[in-house]
Formats: sequence, C-alpha cells, structure tokens
Amino acid sequence: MELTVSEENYLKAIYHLSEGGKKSVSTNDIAAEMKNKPASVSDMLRKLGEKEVIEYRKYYGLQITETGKRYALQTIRKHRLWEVFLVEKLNFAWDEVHEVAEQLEHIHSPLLIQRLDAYLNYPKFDPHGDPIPDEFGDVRSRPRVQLNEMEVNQTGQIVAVEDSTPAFLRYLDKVGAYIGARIKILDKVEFDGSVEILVDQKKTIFMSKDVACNILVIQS
Amino acid sequence: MELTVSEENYLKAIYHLSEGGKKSVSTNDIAAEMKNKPASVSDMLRKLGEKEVIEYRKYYGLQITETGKRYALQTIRKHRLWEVFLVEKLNFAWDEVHEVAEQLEHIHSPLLIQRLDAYLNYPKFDPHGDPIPDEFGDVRSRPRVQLNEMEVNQTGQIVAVEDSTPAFLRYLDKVGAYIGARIKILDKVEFDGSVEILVDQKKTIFMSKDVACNILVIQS
DNA sequence: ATTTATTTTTAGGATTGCCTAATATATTTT
DNA sequence: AAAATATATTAGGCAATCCTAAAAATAAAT
Ligand SMILES: [Mn+2]
Ligand SMILES: [Mn+2]
Ligand SMILES: [Mn+2]
Ligand SMILES: [Mn+2]
Repeated sequence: MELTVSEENYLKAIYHLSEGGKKSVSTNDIAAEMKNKPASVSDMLRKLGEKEVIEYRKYYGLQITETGKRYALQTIRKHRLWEVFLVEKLNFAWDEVHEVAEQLEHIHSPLLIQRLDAYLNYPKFDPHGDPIPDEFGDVRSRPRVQLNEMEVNQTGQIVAVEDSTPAFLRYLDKVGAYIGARIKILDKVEFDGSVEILVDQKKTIFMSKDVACNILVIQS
Repeated sequence: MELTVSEENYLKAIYHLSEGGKKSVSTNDIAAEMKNKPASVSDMLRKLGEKEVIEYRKYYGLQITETGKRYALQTIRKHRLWEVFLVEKLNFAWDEVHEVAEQLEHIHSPLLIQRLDAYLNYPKFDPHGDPIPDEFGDVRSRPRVQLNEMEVNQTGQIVAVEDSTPAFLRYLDKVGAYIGARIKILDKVEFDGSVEILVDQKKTIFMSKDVACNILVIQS
C-alpha cells in the first residue's frame, strides 16, 4: 500500500506522540504537532483508520497499529539517514537539516535508502542523537535522562537533544554543548532549576532549566 | 513565486518540447509527454499563463517566457545533479537514476543544491551526457550529431544518448557502447540504415538505425 | 467553399487535503 | 445530576489536479 506525503507526515506525528509516554494521542495534540486544525485531523484519522495504519474509534481515541508503526519507522529512518548525509557529506550545520530532511524523507525508492545507508556506513544515530531504525524498523534505544534531572557530581555523556529547532541548536553551539561531550554536574540552583556543568573537564557552562531539560544524557 | 511539483513537471516538459526544434508546442504533445489527457493540459496552460511562465493564447499556441525558462532550467539542473550523485556516489547504474531524480528534482532548498554541486565537483554533464545548467541557467551546449548521420570512416566520441529508458541503456551496456567512447564508422547499410562501428580501436559493434539515432556524437 | 477530421477547450465530476462554523460527545465543575 | 466547558466530529466549501464527454475552433480534404 502506498501512503501519501500527508499520510506519512500524520503517521510520523502520531508515532512520535504515542512514544512520548502519553497513553492516548488526542486530536488536538496531532493538530498542534501538524500545525493545522482539529477538523482536518478528524478527516485524516478516518482515512488512516480505513487504511488500517491506526485503530480509530470516533470520540474515543486511536492507537497506531503494527503496520502503522512500520510505516512511521520507515519514514523516520529515511529522515534521519538524510540528516546524517546532509551533515556528514554536505557540511550542513545540525540546525539546518531538519526542514530539508522533512522533504527528503518522502522520496520513494528502497534502493536509494539501502545505498544511502551503506554510503554513510550504516550510522546508528542522527546528528541530534536520535537512533536510526534499521530496515526492519528496529530501534536501539538507550536509557537517557534529562540533564536537569541529574544531581550534583554525577557524570555522563550528552547523547541527544529533545528540541531540534535552529534557535536551540545554535545556542548549544554557542555555549559549547555538543553530542558526545562528557559532562559533570557542578551545581544546581534550587530556585529556578538552572545548572552549572563541566564539559570535557575543561569548560564550565551555566544553563537554565529550559535548556537543560532538552539535553539528554547517558549517565556513567 | 513558488511552483507546485505538477507545475514544475509541466514547465520542464514544455521546455524540452520547445528545445526539440519544434516551432510551437501543442497541447497534445504536452499531454503525451506528461502521460495525461489534453483536457488536463488545457487546465494547466491557463494556470501557467496566469503565472506568466508561459505566454498562452487559447487555440493559438504557447511560448515559454524567459521567467519560465529559468524555472525549467533550475529543475533540469537539479534533476541532472541528482543523477550524477546517484551514479557517482551511490553506485546506481545509469538506467536506474531517472525515476528517482524525477522525485529529487522537486526538493526545495537552494543551499542543498549549491552544496551538492560542490560535493560532486561542479559536474558539467549528467550520466547520459546531457549538460547541467549552471546556477544562472546557462547551458554549455556542444555541436552533436546522431550516430546514424555519420559517414563511413568518420570518427568521433559518444557524448550523450537521446533515449534514457532502462531498456535502451542496458542494451548499450550489453554491446559495450558508453559515454566517452571513441568511435569510427566502419560500414553503413543503405537498405535499413544500420551501422557498424569500431569502439576504442578495439571492439566492433553492429547496431540498427533505431539504436544509432539515439546515440549522439561529437565528430573529430 | 463546404464538409470532414483533428485539435483544443469547456463543462461537470472525483479525490485529496485543507479550512470555518455548527453540532455532537465527553469531561469537569458546581 | 445538571450545567458549563473542553474536545471531537460533521457539514459545507475551496483549491489543486486529474478525468470523461460535449462543444468550439482550427486544419485538411474534397
Ligand atoms: Mn515530511
Ligand atoms: Mn534529527
Ligand atoms: Mn519530476
Ligand atoms: Mn539524464
């Protein structure tokens, strides 16, 4: 079965919202994520239900099916592989890739993705630290914590960001936080949740809770 | 102004038909090229006229405008650059690239194309020997003749093919004709226009007129 | 110069994907 | 439990892109 670009985008949004811990995904949430109106979402949910990529009962809620998950993961795989390509091969900055990958993820060609994967040397993570599903849709997820939840003196390594907007990513570039950086919590301010961290045993960075909660760390 | 994918495809078809020597491009020709119906073409011509990428008078004919040419050449540039990428970097065969490039040519990102061009080392020709327009839409065209129009004992170099269908390209692979090959006409059969050529002073190939007329040569 | 054939356009319809406004259902408050 | 609020769906519409069938314009043949 072939999905349209719009259907692929909806399914991806639904998958992400489902994985985000929330029990049920609401029409309003999807509308917000897709930047369109709830009425449009209702239209699309009916169609996705008919195509059996979600299980949908009006007014009750929806659940993504196994088939739907496979489609979503395939699109996510393509998105993240293209992001790696743009950064590794075309020297894009990590804050410049998302919009283009959003288009490239809809190019339909199994051969293309297989070759791209090989060309990039089968990367496991995208430039934002997000895992790249394999061709069967398997994702290797690592136990990650938000930086603001760590305690003073704990150490770890930055492995991903939860916000991929250019503004946030450029800010991280500016202060010197990057994927792969080894960090240690030097201080936490009770009052506002801001933290001070040591990066690579060299540089001290002070950041607000708003920033810290979008940085994901593997503790060590 | 932004063109839709469909508009870009129509404009490309119109450009190619215009360059094909024909004085005026007919609605039927466009429909054939686009593999849809003349009625649909009429719809689109009105729209392209309103956007001033063609000059269109009902029942009379149409002419692509300078603006239209720029858009068409931009799309052609993208198509051909992607074809080079697929062959040079992802090891696609030259008969496998067209369909994918047909999709990739519509990805919208000036930065992407600029970087891709640099990454490929500013190629001047695509895998089928067609010239790649520069970022300003300038095309360096070379004087080429169809192989079947050459006389016995004349020599030259294969520089392009006029047919890019997989069946034709795979046939050329099989018999050993390729872009860049130095050739000499050994014999021509008056009766059916078939020719015998010597490739790289080594191999003799016999081909029908139907094949020969789709092979373009620079004479030397 | 008519008639005939071809080409092109218009009329009307389907599908996709979005919208606003109105309605229906579910949830929360009192 | 009823009323108020929040959430979700339907009704009706619009734009894009395609279609078939009918009508109009042009070109070709007699
Ligand atoms: Mn997308
Ligand atoms: Mn990413
Ligand atoms: Mn195309
Ligand atoms: Mn080509």
